[in-house]
Amino acid sequence: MNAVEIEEAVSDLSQEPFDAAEFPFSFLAAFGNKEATIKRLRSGNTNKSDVGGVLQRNNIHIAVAEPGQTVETLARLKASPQTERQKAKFILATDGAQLEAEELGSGEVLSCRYGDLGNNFGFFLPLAGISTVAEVKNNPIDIKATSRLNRLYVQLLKDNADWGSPDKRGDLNRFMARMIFCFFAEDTGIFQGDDLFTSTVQTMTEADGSNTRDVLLRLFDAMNTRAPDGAARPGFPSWADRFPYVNGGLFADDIGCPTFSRTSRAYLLRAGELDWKTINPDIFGSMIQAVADEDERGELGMHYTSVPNIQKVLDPLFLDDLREQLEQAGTNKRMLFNLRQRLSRIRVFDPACGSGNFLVIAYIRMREIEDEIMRRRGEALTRSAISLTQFFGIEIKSFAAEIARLSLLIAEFQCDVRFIGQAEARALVLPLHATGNIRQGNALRIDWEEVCPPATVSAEERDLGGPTGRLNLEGGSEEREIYICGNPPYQGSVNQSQAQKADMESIFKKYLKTYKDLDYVSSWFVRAAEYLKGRSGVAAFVSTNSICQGEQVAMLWPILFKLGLEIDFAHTSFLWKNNASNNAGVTCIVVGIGNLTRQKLLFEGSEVRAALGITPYLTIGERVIVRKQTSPLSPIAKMQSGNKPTDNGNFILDGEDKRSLVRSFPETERLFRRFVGSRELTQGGDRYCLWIKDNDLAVASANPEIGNRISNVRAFRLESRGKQANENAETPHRFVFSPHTGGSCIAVSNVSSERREYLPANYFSGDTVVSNLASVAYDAPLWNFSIIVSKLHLAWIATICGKLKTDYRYSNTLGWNTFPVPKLTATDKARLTRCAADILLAREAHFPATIAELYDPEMMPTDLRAAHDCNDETLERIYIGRRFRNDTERLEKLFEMYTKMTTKKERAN
DNA sequence: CATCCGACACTGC
DNA sequence: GCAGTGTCGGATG
Repeated sequence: MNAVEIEEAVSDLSQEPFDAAEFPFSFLAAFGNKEATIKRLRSGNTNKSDVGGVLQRNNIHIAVAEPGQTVETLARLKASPQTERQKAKFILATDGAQLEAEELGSGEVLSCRYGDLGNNFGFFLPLAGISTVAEVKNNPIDIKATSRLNRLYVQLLKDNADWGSPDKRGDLNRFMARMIFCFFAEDTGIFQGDDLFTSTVQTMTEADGSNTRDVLLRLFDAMNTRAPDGAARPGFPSWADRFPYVNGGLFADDIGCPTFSRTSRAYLLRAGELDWKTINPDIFGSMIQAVADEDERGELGMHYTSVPNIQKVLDPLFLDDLREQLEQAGTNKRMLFNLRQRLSRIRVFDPACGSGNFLVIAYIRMREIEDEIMRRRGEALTRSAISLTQFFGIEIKSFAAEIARLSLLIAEFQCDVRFIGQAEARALVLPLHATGNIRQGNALRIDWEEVCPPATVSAEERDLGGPTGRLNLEGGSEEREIYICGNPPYQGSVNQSQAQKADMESIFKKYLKTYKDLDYVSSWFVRAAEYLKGRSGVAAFVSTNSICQGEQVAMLWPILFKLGLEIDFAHTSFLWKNNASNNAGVTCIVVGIGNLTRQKLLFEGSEVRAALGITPYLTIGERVIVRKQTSPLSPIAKMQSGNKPTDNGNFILDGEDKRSLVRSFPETERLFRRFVGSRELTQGGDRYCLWIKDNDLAVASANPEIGNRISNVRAFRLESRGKQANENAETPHRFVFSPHTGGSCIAVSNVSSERREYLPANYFSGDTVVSNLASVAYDAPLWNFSIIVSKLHLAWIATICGKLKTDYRYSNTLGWNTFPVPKLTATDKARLTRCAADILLAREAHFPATIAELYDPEMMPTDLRAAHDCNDETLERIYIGRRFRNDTERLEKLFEMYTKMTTKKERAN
């Protein structure tokens, strides 16, 4: 269940008559417990309560109190030994009138009327595993608002089938934005009189919804008509005339109004009942945008950027700089004045703005700085110098664009209330000012300069204080500072839609022949770089970490560097997290690209490092880009991908199945080979694959079980969308890619946990087939193994190759073939061979421990560690005659060698 | 023919 | 749900 569903269930529960016996179970059901779980609790099997209540292990201890005894009952719950023993997270006591609860971990308490439980459901969200971010917990109104609007939107679509069409959808979205504005306006005093809008609809419309549309149209009309000074507007009934002139923007266009049924009218009124005063334009906006999108509904803004992540972009982009200028100004009035001038000129542009939360946060933070300026100048703010027209956005979805415009207006009003005053804010708000410049469209196709025209500061503005000088161009013209930010969509090449591929082509074709492996998000970086070309600025986006790893680096970054940009700041990989119920599974980075001569900052977790330059691998050091190559740079063994079945599982049998088959059909024994992928390589396990030579095909097909598997493979490959699978459909007994020679080999897992200090590699005899989940060097001398499992090689792989999350991913073309190795003498090779053998022997001494067990950094046996130390020492002495002090030194040496070796090669060509 | 990646995908707690 | 850790095969070169 997501938070919206929980809110609905809890609100419903608190409105029903209180049933003392049922309450604990209904409560647990509202938080998404399954029927079966509740049945078991009810039967007493899993109910661990020792005070006659209901206690769910690891969760909550609930007791129903005698009337007026809630506080005492809560105390009993707290004192109960079972509460602690069963690790309850919450205790809750209620008598149906009053409710007391405590979150035991934090000691936070809740005390409210029972009927008010719905408004406090956020307190209990950890019960459903939704706990990480305080924002939702503290602002349940955002969820409730989303939930109510959700119902209204769906019902309106039901009542007005024609409004669902693509050309009418925009009008419905605009209509919803108007409704939200009205709800907000009636709760904040923008409209005179409490609940003016909702109560007008309530009293003026029939319960069956029949005339709701007419009433709303009348109200829209009024809000779009300027009243003659102080007088009534002619032709409007008094109930409509009570509504103020709001203005063009929101109410100008004639979008009509959908028809209402009894149900949709009721939902409209229920939405109006909420107190919209405290909604957060950032959180609410991102949740609400899912309302208009069937696919996203229920996901609740899975891709919405949390405020901490937005700050990761905005702070280093320009807010920290503003704050620093504020510090420098101290109480110097002139300097403070200049800073305020600067604030009034900055432009913030989010070309993937969604519901506008980057823009909203930027606006609020800028207002906070302005407030501090006024405080230090000892002046009262009467009108902010920061205008919403300084904020620009592009958004592809019409509803989100609509919400972005509205969210900015709400943010402006809330800031006016906070920094100027309640009454003044009300006086200022109507008629509505121009809001942000939000364009609905595809950011990769429309002209950014048209959306956010780079204007220069006028002479008049300059006289008022002049720009800070930081952004002066050489020619002396003074452009406004423009900061580009956002969180554009990510999509790897395999999952890009046809439209997205076409977008990619439109951007990359002029730069590259091979660009198709780039992530979709890289388009925004190129677009931003093109926009910044010839002027000063920085653009920073949240992105998937894969554009700064592996093969994508060599495709994307040379383009950006050539356009005159460098990495201005960056945050290294962090896990995507927001308060959506099901987070997107992705590891992110933040990268700012720009052309300002300022110190570069690299943020790693909570640490910041200042540097002269940041590499596209998000490390500090010389800017070197490693390109994949098909053969080794150094005289080391050839390495390939492992054997790829593309069999839908049909070639693979576990040990037990294979043995029972061979027991029944002994002639099939020679059709099997031991099969090793990443998992078997590291964690052991007993798997076999069918390895059928052409001249064994008759024997294989004759066996019913195996024959069946072969025909399954054929069917699967025919069905597949993949070319290689199709092409190999008529040889369904063979792997689609099979470098297996029958000789021995060294294999490295293609993925490995970043916890390990050494790559999981092993030596296999010819009767083992290594899968495409590992890279293999066939018939390779053992000293190659010594290199593969060295610290030196891991440092290289960790920097150069791609990652899965933040785990190592091994690649022969990127990591092995590019690895610089000095010329090895026969003695060197003999020594390394000896080291490799010692490592294998040390492992054997711990048979049958797996590599995963042996290489757990906490459990690694001392003899194995000693063998690796010896190996590292021997190898590193060959490089520099001593051991390296750390990985920084290792990488420095490797990059230096790489640069030398690749430029020499180029010269030779 | 050969490979790199996944707004990932499981598994186990 | 979350932490830990690597499947599988498509799309692309």
